[in-house]
Order: sequence, then C-alpha cells, then structure tokens
Amino acid sequence: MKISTRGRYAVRLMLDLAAQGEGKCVAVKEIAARQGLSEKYLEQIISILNKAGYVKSVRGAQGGYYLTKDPSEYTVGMILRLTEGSLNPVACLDDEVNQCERCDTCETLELWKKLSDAINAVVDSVTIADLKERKENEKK
Amino acid sequence: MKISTRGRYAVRLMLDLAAQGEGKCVAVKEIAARQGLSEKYLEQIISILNKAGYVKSVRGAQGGYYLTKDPSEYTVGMILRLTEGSLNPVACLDDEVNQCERCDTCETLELWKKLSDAINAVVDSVTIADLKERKENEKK
DNA sequence: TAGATTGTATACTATCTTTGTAGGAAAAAA
DNA sequence: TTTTTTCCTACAAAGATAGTATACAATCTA
Repeated sequence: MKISTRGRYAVRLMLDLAAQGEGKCVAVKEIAARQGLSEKYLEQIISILNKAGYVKSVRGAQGGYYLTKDPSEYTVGMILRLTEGSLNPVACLDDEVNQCERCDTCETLELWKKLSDAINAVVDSVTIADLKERKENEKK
Repeated sequence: MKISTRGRYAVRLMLDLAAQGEGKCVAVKEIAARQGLSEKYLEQIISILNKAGYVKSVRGAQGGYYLTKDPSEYTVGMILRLTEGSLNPVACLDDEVNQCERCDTCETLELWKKLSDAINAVVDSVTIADLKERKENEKK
C-alpha cells in the first residue's frame, strides 16, 4: 500500500513546473537537478504527463516542458491515477462492471469501496496550486 | 496502491473463523476448502496471526485455530497492518521520527499524512464483527 | 504403541513490479 | 553545422508477490 516513486516524482515534477511560473518552459535537466532526481527517469515520467496533455513539450535547444493549465486545475488524484494507475485498494474495483466471480457474495467488497472512496476523496481535494501555496508560505 | 492477497486473505480467514462460531477450533484445511484458497499459503498467513496472538493454535488431530477474542475486538486495520505492514502511503511515515532528509522542506508530506489518516480511519472503523453481521444479513 | 491428523518451520521458485540506466534518433535553436 | 533538448526503446538489478514443496513435531484415536 505504498505510492511508488513514479507517482511521487510526478507530483513533485508538476509542482516544480508550477513553481517556475506560469507557462515558462523548463528543461527536464533543470528539474532533475533541482529535485535531486534521475534525469532519465524523470524523462519517462514526464512523457506520461505529456501524452495525457497535462504538460506540453518544446523540442530543441531552449526547449522543455510547461503546464497547459492553471495549477489549481490539476488535482493530485489526476496525476497519481495517471502515473500509478488506479488508486483502488483491490483490482476488482478497477473495472466499470465488477468482474470478480465472488463479487455478489463478497463480504469485504463494501469495505474496499469505502476505503477507495476515502483515498480518492483526499487526493482529489488537493491541487498543485494548494501545494504551491504551502511551499510559498514556508519561505516566509 | 493495492492491498496484497496476504492482507485480503487474512481478513477472510479471520471472518471465516468468526463465522464458525465462538472459540470453535477450525483446521486450515477446512478454511482453505471453504474459501477456495491454497492451504499451504493460508498456513503461512495464519501463522503470522498466531504469532501476534490474534488466533490460538491446537496441534494434532482435531486441532486447528480459534479466535482469542470477540470478533468485535478485531479491526480490519489491525489485521492489515499486521499482515501487510503499515498502511502509510509513503515510507517516511513508518518511523516514529521522520528520517527523510527532505522532511523539513517537503511540500507533499502533509498531503501524505492526510491520506494516511483517511486510510487508517476507514480500516480502523470496521471490525470482523461488522463484516460477519453483513454476511448474516445477506443470507436472509 | 501405531498411524492418522494437524500445526511448524524453512527453503525454494516463477513471475511481476519497481526503479532506474543506457544509447541513440529526431527536432529545433544558435 | 553544432549544440541542446525531447523522444523512443531496450535492458537490467533488486525486491515483492504468490505461492509450492518437504520434512518435522505434536496430539488424538484405535
């Protein structure tokens, strides 16, 4: 029940982009240096965010990535579900229609649903803008 | 962010024991057959519960395991934390004192704490007795 | 006492996931 | 044309997951 580095780095990456200012183009190299993370690994992660349209890329020298929307429009949940996959505690909740054969008589299903709801409620209530604000308040 | 089979089976195992009646001695073989799970694998899982004192074992013919307490005294959280390890979404929350070097400036720590609290609140609010009740209501 | 039943302990293994590394191609700017 | 940067894919070490397998110890019953 851990969030993997992929998801955690993705959040830090988005937060880093947001902190550099609206629409500013930032190279992965810079982010990696600032966050102390592997450049090549971040490339893979940001490419997921790019394909989903959460960031846009600019190739070539002076290129990089920038946010396509306002930081307040990205919830942590969006980013985690994209990079980690679903945040459901059990696989059978991932499908639209529960495929588990025990599903009709499963005594624990409701429990997992409750847990899933609680998890998603938290991550969907926090945006990148919220995290950015916290960061800026800290500096003072 | 999935609960592994170890934790899920442990909950089903405890629920099965509870369903067989107070203090009744039940063999792993029976539970495995009833739940459709591997006998040997369940043995490993129940041995964790045994070492923690959640169940007691009786060796030899007619032996098995039985619950040491009333089903209402086992929360799902207790069982999952024992078999899965901590339910914290990030490792740095597992230690009494946060060992992470970024911990003082980490902008996401509070988010993970909130998530951790939400997860633990759910699993600690549900007991084996609650699940048992649900099971019995279903039969009607 | 012998044999069946049941738990105890430990080793082994196949598969998958995680967490990256590595190398090079393509695009764009200087 | 050189440099910078993204883009793409392959590879791999380490660890976790989900069991199997084997042998042994304790207890009950005939």
